[in-house]
Amino acid sequence: MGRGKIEIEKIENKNARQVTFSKRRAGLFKKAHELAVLCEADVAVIIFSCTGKMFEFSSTDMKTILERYNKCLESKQSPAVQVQPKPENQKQEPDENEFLKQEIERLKSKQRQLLGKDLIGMDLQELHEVERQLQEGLLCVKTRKGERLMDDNVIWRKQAPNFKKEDTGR
Amino acid sequence: MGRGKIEIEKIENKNARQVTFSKRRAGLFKKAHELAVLCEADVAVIIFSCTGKMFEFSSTDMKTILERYNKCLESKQSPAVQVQPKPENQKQEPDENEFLKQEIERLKSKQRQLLGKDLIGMDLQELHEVERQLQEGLLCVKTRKGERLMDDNVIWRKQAPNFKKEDTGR
DNA sequence: AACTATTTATAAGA
DNA sequence: TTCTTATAAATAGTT
Repeated sequence: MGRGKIEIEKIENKNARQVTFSKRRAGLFKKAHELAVLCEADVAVIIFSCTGKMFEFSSTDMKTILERYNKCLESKQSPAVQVQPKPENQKQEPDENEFLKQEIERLKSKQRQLLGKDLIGMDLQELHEVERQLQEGLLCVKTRKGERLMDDNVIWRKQAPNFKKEDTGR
Repeated sequence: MGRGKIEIEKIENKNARQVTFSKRRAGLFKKAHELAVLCEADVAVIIFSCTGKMFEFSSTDMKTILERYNKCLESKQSPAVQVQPKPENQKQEPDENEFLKQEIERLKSKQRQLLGKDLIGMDLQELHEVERQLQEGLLCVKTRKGERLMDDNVIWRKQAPNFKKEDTGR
């Protein structure tokens, strides 16, 4: 959501990372607060920045929420020794899994698009963006191939004057 | 963000509240995850719905984050909340979770390669394969773009003059 | 569960 | 850093 689209991966530029951290931390706390009010939920958020600084939000007393969290864990601890065939459909805590599965679907979908599949639903602008990404990726790969060849070549010059190049990159 | 603006106050309609809770909970977890990845932060979110059901997200082990939280509090002279170790068997399949995370890493790694990043470790043959995939993807996308343009055009020709085009691809 | 019209969050720029 | 603004993303109401 911004002037450009970004990939969800570590922001290498330290300054940009700090700015984004501040903005998104505020956004996350706001969303947490809204969820708490709209749905009468108890919400707690704890964040440690990569510099080790701590930030927290809680819709009610943090201590109370964490104690409740612990009680929840304890209550789930009881059937510890029992052998469960497979409590698959027991909705004990499917949510992180659920989230991970969604994330996997997102990634797979994106990958299919990059491989030129499942393009049917996309509009012209989206197609254009994928095309741009592919062009960019292709350029990077070709560049890297060149570097790689050059490295090999340096080794070759040092070691074997008549080494045959396998790949000239068409 | 929706068809209409809403006030941030308790949603009285129980059904609507439940739907909003589910949607926004997913949104909050996604945002938490993005913040963690983008900024290398440790993020933990705990939610209790108004029906008492517990949901949690943590970018790394929840226990670790909560212990770190307590250490932070201690250093501020505040009374700490004891954190119970998370029972191993709490999740029906801790292995599945681990597996899903690995799967996500695999997909992300592949995607970075397709976008032309993290190519350093790859040998010439691997680079060549990625290049081939990108070329193929690119061809598909270009073809699809052509089709898309043609479709729009055909519809227009056939349906004019009374057909109203709804979507021209932005 | 999907689908969009809108609102909201935010990335990049000033 | 704070403000602005174009754009991406979330989501409220609808089907």
